[in-house]
Amino acid sequence: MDKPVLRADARRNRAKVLAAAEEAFAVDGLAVPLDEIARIAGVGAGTVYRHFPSKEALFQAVVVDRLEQFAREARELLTAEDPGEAFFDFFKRVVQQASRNRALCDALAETTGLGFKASAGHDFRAASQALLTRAQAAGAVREDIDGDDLRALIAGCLAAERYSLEERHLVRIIVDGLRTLRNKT
Amino acid sequence: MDKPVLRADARRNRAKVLAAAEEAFAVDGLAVPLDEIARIAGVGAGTVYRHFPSKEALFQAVVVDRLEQFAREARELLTAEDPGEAFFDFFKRVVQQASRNRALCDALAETTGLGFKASAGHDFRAASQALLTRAQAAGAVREDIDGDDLRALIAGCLAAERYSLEERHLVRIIVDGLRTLRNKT
DNA sequence: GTTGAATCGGAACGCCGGACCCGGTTGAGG
DNA sequence: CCTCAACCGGGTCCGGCGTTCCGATTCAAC
Repeated sequence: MDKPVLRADARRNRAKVLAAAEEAFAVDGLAVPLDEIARIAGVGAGTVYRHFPSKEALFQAVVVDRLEQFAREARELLTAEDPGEAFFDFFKRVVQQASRNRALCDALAETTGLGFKASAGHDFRAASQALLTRAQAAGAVREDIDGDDLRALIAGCLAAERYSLEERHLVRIIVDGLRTLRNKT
Repeated sequence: MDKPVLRADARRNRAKVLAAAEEAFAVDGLAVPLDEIARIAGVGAGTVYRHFPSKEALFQAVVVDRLEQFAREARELLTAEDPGEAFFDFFKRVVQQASRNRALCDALAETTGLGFKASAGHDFRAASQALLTRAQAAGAVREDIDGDDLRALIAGCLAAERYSLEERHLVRIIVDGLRTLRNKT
């Protein structure tokens, strides 16, 4: 909120910490020690705490950034011609990105995390909901699904993908379950 | 392996520890402290370690027991008339049971756990595989699925169910994705 | 009943990781 | 160039948890 003009080196270090955190969290999720993040950033642990009040706050900063990125993509897809295709594109893209990013898996898996994502990732919720509603109106997606179900299914896809060794096979099954009958291939 | 006739109180305490562990793990998964398990069992922590070399070993003992129970149910279902119905019954039953049991969720979610389940839960693998193959031969389940995919989808269902607040809604979607086209309802 | 060995219980240890603090350093304005 | 406030770094504290150890206790054989 208050930005009392950060000093130049402070801005630089803050960026380095964010970059290091994004990388480390993507590989190991919340399990990575904070010291490790500081080491990657070439910075002391104290510096991390100067910029982020806790490890959790840093984690949220990284995750929220990704969620907002997804929200932007979703808003762009809202103008696509085929609502069904747009929706399924979005679904697959989110799963693919998140499966490469342990941090997002952890964030989605934690039911306690629902709270913070409800406020910080509000854009993500709204945009994906719009995409879903549009696809349903076009008859491409079954009607008995809402935004919460959608996010739960994304989490389910991530768990399934992580458990299996092969790549992107199970998403198709779940996607097929989402289609309306006349769209089944 | 070697059973040098356990003393009576030792047998009793071992049973109490197992019962307490099953209860505690079911609620909190691997996160529960070992002291808590000992407390529930009305026993000291040292007693737990007399019977199980490590917390992990105790956890496996509980999980393997459940997996063997599932394997028995699967073998019974192999004699049912409708192969498709039998398979989906099994699938739903496993998901329902496991969703009430955090321990099984953790065990399935841990990719590192693949190792021990591959040996200890061998029966579970074999029985569910047989059920799947039979359902596929009867044309009830799509062909591009194997036993590994099946277990990954179970893990996915569990993640999705845990994430959502409502009960047993998402399983239907994933099950629908598993069906062959001519069986879609 | 006696004996001694197995078992019990919980106190103590060691490790690990998150949070904090203070002495040294650096950067930006005068 | 000088100054001082802000920032940096890593050493330290603290709590939690898995594991181990040992004196007290209990079982069961004789």
